[in-house]
Parts: sequence; C-alpha cells; structure tokens
Amino acid sequence: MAPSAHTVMIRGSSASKFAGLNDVQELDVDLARRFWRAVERVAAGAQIWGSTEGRQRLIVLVSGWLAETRNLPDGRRQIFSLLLPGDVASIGGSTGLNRGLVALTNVELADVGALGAAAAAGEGKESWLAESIRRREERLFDQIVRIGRLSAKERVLHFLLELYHRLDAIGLVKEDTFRIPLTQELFADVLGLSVVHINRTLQQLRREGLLTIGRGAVTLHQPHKLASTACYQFESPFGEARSWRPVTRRNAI
Amino acid sequence: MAPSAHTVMIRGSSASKFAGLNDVQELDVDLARRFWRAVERVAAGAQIWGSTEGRQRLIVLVSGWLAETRNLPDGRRQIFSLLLPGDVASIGGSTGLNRGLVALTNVELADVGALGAAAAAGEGKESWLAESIRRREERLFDQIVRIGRLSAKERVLHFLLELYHRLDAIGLVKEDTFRIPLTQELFADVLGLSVVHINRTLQQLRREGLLTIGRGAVTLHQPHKLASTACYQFESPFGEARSWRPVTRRNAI
DNA sequence: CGAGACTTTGACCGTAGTCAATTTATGTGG
DNA sequence: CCACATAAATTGACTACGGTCAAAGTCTCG
Repeated sequence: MAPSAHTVMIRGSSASKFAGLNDVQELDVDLARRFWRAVERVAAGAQIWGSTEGRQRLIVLVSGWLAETRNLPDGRRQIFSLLLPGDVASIGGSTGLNRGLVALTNVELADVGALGAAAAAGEGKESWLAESIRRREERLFDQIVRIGRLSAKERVLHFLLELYHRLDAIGLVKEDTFRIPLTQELFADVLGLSVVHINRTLQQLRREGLLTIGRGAVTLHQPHKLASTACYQFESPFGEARSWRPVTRRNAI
Repeated sequence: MAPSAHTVMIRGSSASKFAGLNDVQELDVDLARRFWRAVERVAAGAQIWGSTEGRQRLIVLVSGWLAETRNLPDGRRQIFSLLLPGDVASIGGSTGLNRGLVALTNVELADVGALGAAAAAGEGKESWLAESIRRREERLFDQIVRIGRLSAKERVLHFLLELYHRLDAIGLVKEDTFRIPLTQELFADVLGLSVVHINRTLQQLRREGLLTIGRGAVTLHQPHKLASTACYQFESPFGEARSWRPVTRRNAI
C-alpha cells in the first residue's frame, strides 16, 4: 500500500493524531518524542505479530484501526476488540498463538517498551499506561456483556455507541458522525452474529430512524437516547439487582 | 462465616495452597511471606470492592472461588470470569462501577501491591505478575470466543475444559474429577445462556457419556477427546483460515 | 464495461429463550 | 424422625431470534 494513500488516511486528523494521548495528562513530551522515533507503518490488511522468540512488548496505536481476532479451525472467526489511535496492545511473547492483530487500515505503531518501564515505576500519579490498560479491560468486559446478554439490535447499538465515545475522545466525531472502516462481515465477527442478520438489523435500525450508516460512515441520531435502549454504560453500580447466595454443596449442580 | 468452616474449605489442598504460585518460578519466598501477613478472609456470598476513593490495588486469590460480574438494569446478568486460587484481580479505583467481585465460596485474599511494584521493576526475568495478567487476558479472549462463536454444547465443554486445566495446574483435579461451587444459574450467567437451556445441554452431555456432573463435582470422560469437539485450545496459529483484505471506503459498509 | 467484493432479499430451519408447572434435594423446626 | 419450607433441577409446550443457503442486486475500481 503506497505511503501516499496512507497519508490521505490520516490527513484531516493530523491535529488529533495525538489526541488520544494528549487527552491523558500523564504522558509527558519526552516520552511522546521517544514514540515518534520508533514509529512503524503497517499497510492495511497486514497481520502483525512480534517474533514469538522475544519477550512481549507493548505498542501504542498512533493512527488507523487494528483488530484483535481469532480464527477457529472450522472457519468461524471472532474479533475480540478494535484498537483505535491512542490504544495500547501487546505483541510478541506467547501472545501470538491465541490472538492475531490485523491492520484494518494503514496503521502507525509506536513502541512503548521504554515508556512502559517508566510508567510502571512512576507510582505516585496514576500512570497513563495503567489507565490505558484498565480501559482496555473495561472494553473487553463490555464486549462480553454485548455478546453474552444483549440482543442483536442492542449489540449493534451498544457497539456503535462505544465507538462513538472512543472516537469522540480523540476528536474523530463531527456532528454525531464518524467513519468506520468495517464491512458488515467484520461487524458480524465482532458481535458474534451472521452477516445476514447484521444486515437485517442495520436495516431495521435505519427504518426506525435511529442511525444512518453506509459508505464507511455512521451517524447516530440522539446518541444519549440510544444508550438507554442498548443498556450502554447504564449498568447499576452492581449488587443492586440480584442477591448472591453462597454456593455450597447443597445448592451446587 | 466461622474460620473453622473456612479452614475445612482449604483443607485437603493445604499442600497446594501455593501451587498456583509456586508453579511459576518467579515468585520468591520473601514476597510470599509478605502475602501471608496481608491475608484477608471473605465469606461466601460477600461482594468485594475496594474503596472507590483509593487507587486501584492488586490482590491474589489464595483460596476459594470469585466471580467477576455485571448486572444489567433489567436483571440480566453476565459473569465475565471466575477466579481460582493463584489468580490476580484488581479492585478499587474506578473499577468498581463496571464490574463486581463476588465470593462464590469462602475466600482468602492477599494484597499484592508491594509485589506489584517489585515485579514491574524486575524487567530482566519474566515477572510472575506480568505472566499472570497475560493469562488473565487470554482467559477473557477464550470467554469471548465461547459466547461469541460456540454453540451451547461447545460452550459448556469448552468452559469445563478450561476449569479442568486451571484446577489441574493447582492440584485440584483427581482422576479427571474436580469440584465446582456453581449452580446451573451461575453456569448460565457465565456462558450467556438461559438456565433451562444449560440444564438441557448438561443432560444431553450426560446422555452421551461425555461427562458426569452433579452434587458440586464434575468428571470429564476423555478430556483430550472433548477438547477437539469444543474447539478448545486448538485454534490455528492464526491467519491460515481467512484472508484479510484492506477495508477502504470502497468496500466499507 | 466487466470483475470482484459487498449488500440485500427470500425461504426455510433450528437453536435457544420463555413461561409455567412439577420434581428433587437439602435443610429446619417441632 | 417427620412435616414443612426453600432453592435447584427438571420437564413440557410454545415462541422467536438468529442461522443457513442461494440468488439477485449494487458499488467501486481498473
């Protein structure tokens, strides 16, 4: 993939290239510079994994979209999460066997090894890295709730709302509209549904006037209202809904 | 919950109390001692969360089972993961709002804050903590594949196989049999299914002679054979099954 | 214009959910 | 030790969400 095409990709957000990072106060400029020296470019469609030999290392996604995925032997595929600019991922080590990292668009990566050590050491303040990792886990939890307990319609809305918020945080949402480099097939593999059903669900949402989607762009109409219909981020602070009874031999399976 | 009842809980595995830890070479004895001074006991059924005030802290589960869970406003519930002895979890900080930690049995916890700093600093060797966290993420990925792409029958087997391996690693499996403090309802909430369907699936598996389950104990008949029918740990090393085409405006939604 | 990939549609099927009742297991108090 | 209370497990009847298969329609690019 030609670098020129790539440049087009990130243009228009040049100011916000660092938005995902600057947003969080703890990342100082020195570290940021260290990023830039180590930037790597990866072409859309490429699969990424560190040498299985070396130790695990952390990278920051500077621009573009990545997908974390797994293929089952029979062809089924599940996408665990999407990584957006500012997100952290680990590659290398024994990671590669269970999970693949795929560039959905042209992508810029920065090594965060040095930063990692620095951040881990700096205990006094909330380290940027720790916070980043915490959010990542939170997103995995959201993903589990989506595919575990939400209906197809809810899943789609919940997922789009997550993207909306994450992209908004790095300045990539204008007037409730953002771009998504996803086909309906990828959509399906994220949400654990079939392509056909994703298609029908999207059409239903369109008919209901809840969103506009097509040509790689999404507009959410009244995002806040959608949030409640999709159980998005409105979880009760836990523990209010159901009581937990100790599980003893008496009441075990 | 009386300490005596509790002691019964961990008896029989006293030798293996530390199995989950000793198993991994990097944990030295000094750190282990530090654990013991900080051990906390929690009664079955209790909900655990650090003060939302303080910073996030890491704990190690020394004995018993914990569940990480979320309740949706309408009563639906999803259990993200089960924590077994030797596993690490974070509590406190902003964690509490999105995820609850519940003691399924009486439980012993050890604070790993000090260890955390030490381990993070010790970069030369694979730190125990880092490895522990990596495995945790791997389990979340497995969970996502289970509920995203596996059938009910596959989910149950895959889940039981995971427990089998994790419990085996800490010496809690004898003759392919282990104890599980789970009701069918909890089972359902882990696997994203209804109780009724869990019940029917278990009965089918019993009829097929694949396992024995009841009274809080499970026996897997021919675990290795089951693994292939449940797509357990037999994922292709990624990238062989399907090609990835760049997603551009052309072929996006 | 033609090729290839993606989207859309229709017909049909099957897995899993829901509701409601019954049975079983484990306690508990008399 | 028995009757009763409670929570789990189980069953049946019915529904529906979502999957599958196959064909037709669209879009973009070369």
